[in-house]
Amino acid sequence: MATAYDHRAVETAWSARWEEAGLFRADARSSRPRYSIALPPPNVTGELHMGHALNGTVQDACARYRRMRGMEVLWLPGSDHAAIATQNVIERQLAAEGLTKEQLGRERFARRVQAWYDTVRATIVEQYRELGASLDFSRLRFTMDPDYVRSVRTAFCRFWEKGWLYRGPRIVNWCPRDRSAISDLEVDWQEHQDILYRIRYDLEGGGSVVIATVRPETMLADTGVAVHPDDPRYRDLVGRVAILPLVGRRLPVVADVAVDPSFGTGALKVTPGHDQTDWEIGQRHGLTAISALHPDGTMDVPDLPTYDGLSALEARAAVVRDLEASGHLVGQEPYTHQVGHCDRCGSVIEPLISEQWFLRMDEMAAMAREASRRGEVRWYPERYERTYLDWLAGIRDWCVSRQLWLGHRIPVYTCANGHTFVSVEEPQHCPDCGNRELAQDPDVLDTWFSSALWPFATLGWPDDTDDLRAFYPTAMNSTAREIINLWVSRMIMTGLFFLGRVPFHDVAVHCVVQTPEGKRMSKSKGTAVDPRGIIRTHGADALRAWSAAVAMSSQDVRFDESRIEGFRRFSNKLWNATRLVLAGLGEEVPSRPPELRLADRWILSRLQVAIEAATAGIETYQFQLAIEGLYDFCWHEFCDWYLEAAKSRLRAGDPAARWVAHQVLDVTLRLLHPIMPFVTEELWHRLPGQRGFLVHQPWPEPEAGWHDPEAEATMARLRTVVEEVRRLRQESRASRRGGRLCLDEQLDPEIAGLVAELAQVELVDRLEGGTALVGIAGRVEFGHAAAAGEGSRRRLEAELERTRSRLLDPRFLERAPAAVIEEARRRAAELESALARLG
RNA sequence: GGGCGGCUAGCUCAGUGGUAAGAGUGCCAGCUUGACAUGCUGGAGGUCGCAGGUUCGACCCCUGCGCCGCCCA
Repeated sequence: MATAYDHRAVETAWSARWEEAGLFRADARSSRPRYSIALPPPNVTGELHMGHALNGTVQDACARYRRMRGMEVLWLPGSDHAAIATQNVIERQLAAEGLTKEQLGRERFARRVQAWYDTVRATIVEQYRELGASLDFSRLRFTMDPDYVRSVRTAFCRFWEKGWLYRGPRIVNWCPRDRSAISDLEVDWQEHQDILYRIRYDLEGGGSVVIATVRPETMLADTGVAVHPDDPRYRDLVGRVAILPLVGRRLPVVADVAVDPSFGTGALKVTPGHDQTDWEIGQRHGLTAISALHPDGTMDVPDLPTYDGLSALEARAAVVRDLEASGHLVGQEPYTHQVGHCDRCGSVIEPLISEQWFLRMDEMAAMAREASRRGEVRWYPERYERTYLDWLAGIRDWCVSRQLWLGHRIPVYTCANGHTFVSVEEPQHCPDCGNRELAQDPDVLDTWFSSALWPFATLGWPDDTDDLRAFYPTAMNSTAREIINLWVSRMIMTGLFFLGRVPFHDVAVHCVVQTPEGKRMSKSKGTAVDPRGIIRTHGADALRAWSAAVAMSSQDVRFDESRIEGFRRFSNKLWNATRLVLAGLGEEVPSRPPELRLADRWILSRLQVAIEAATAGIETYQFQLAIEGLYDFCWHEFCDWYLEAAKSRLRAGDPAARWVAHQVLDVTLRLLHPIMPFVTEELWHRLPGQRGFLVHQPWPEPEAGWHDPEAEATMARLRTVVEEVRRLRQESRASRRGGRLCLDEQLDPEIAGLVAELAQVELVDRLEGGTALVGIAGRVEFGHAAAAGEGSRRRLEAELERTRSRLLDPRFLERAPAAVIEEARRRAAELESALARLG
């Protein structure tokens, strides 16, 4: 074995061997207990980022752990067409070629998307392989696959039959750049510095009312004025009629509780065509809704040629100018408020009235809440259940239509005779009248509509497939919190509705990786870290170990390469520990010796603790407990103390040391495998007598008989003595080895021998002369005069002082548990005698 | 406006109602040690955001406040 671990060669080789062996191909007919996960499908917009790597680590650790537990595991990969995002990518590519999607036409555009997907898919698969993800690539899915399209159309038709789909005019979030509606959840709110204008609307029959607005251009579509019914300032106005400046339209003044009397002047211009609240007010008071915008965001006011065709911002300037000229503008002041942006393209969202498809959500939301109450879905960390329940409680019908070219066409058809119907398959004629002249709805479905079916559509639903029977419901879903409502909640709703069972039992919400400065990583700003670069320099295992250490511990984490590097060194440490053990081992697997020494019993006892921590950590999605426990055990217990203590015995072929070293290494590699699959697989195969792959080896069980509190206590004492001698040696600037130690207490010869070996001193019964240094364990002499520091004495004195004062407090003696008091007494006595020996 | 999270070593983060608060990295000093310089040994470095409270005892539990961030409206 080389003296240093080279992750590159090892990781590439094992990826290929696992794949060749078909190790991760799930068997739906297996008799083992099933465990399945549907990988949250990455968008086909490009390469994977740190979030995918982190999420992949979480899921892979779960998947590998369950394989070692003897379960039949399916971890199903795939990707999502992400309509708006991908359409933007493709349109940019077309633009670079001087083309538009209109020139291409819908069919060729769709083929172009498929070609793009084929390219991206290869990259995504390759990246997950590099990460070591044990995905079943034979089941790779895409949300635009023909089978998946059928699932989506089936789902739509079933909702239709249920009567839950309807089409109607609504104010939607309109993205003028994408020329599509987007859902509330896709709106990104940002703070804007704008101007709040005060505008005077004259009243018929004299008088006037002043309204306030940040969007004066929308007044062209005003159809009313509203005030709060309890507002004494305006009580007399209700029922009168205002005249819209610049336009002359007559606006009824209405009273509505939605008006906030404290905002602006307390009088609201009502524009039902361009504001959600205004729309609702308009509905209540029978005000007409006028649309003054084209889908591209330009003004649509043919009767007002001054403004027609201008952009919203141009129109705002023009309206303000004209209001000023006509004397209707009575004030303006700076104003900061939240403005909605399209989270895909960044354009300012225009609330716009349009005809959209909506899906009724009330019944499904009730089912989803109920499932959570019954404990069918458990959240890790628990607090996220509230995020989910709160959203369900306030749920609104879901706008599922999008005006895009990319996506699932809505399977609603209208025949030449005006009959409307839905169809899973491409229909040939109208079921009502047989007419063959059919027109399909031009809209596509929201991408999340298809993603909501992911856990079962990927398994073949609506067909009753082996996969669906074997692997639904899945076991867990892990995601970032930002898509709990967007995706997780909707999967739960559709799973319950279509299959009557939740799609997964556990939801693990992992942290979000930020830049080292604590900002959101962004590809466009160049602040994103490419996981492939990290894998190349530090190894997938190191990236995974770090991911496991941070994934579930907090809600955000700053990217920190130094910690990843620490785990790279850990791989190297494992490599070298294995080298040392192997050098002491023969070709055969060591057999269990009749007797064990202190260090042997100690490390086996510590190993039980490590097994328990690793198991509990993975079972409860607290991966940090697993990886940190194992790191500490391997490095600071096994390597630093056990191997150092057992080295000479190992070299001499001692059967106990051989057996224990082999045992501990074998178990440790198994425990680490779910998180660090490559280095563990490589090292495990170098152990004597191994067959098969590590992922199919049984997960270690703790053995109660190996717990040994006495060995742990003795070893702790031994470590204290050794560290004391080392400290004194360093303080006196003595050479690295040599010197004589006379212990105050009689130690067991075996322990004393270990002290001598680890502290590099000779043990003597008597020590005379003026050059000896005094420690709490005894006296040590390094062969020359030197000054020992006073540091340890001061530490001891300070602690003794604190402990004594506690013991002098009657309320402490009265109320504290006996064991705590006893421990304090013991400690005080210990400190006193140590200080006495120091003189 | 409502909700949630964070504030612990220079930096990135763990952590527990019991009085000796840890890791990685960085820093200082010393080591070509028969696995490893991707290492070994020793060390420095913390009023655990602030103010109250509960408790024999609080970094931990409670209340309020501050700052940073996220979600929802």
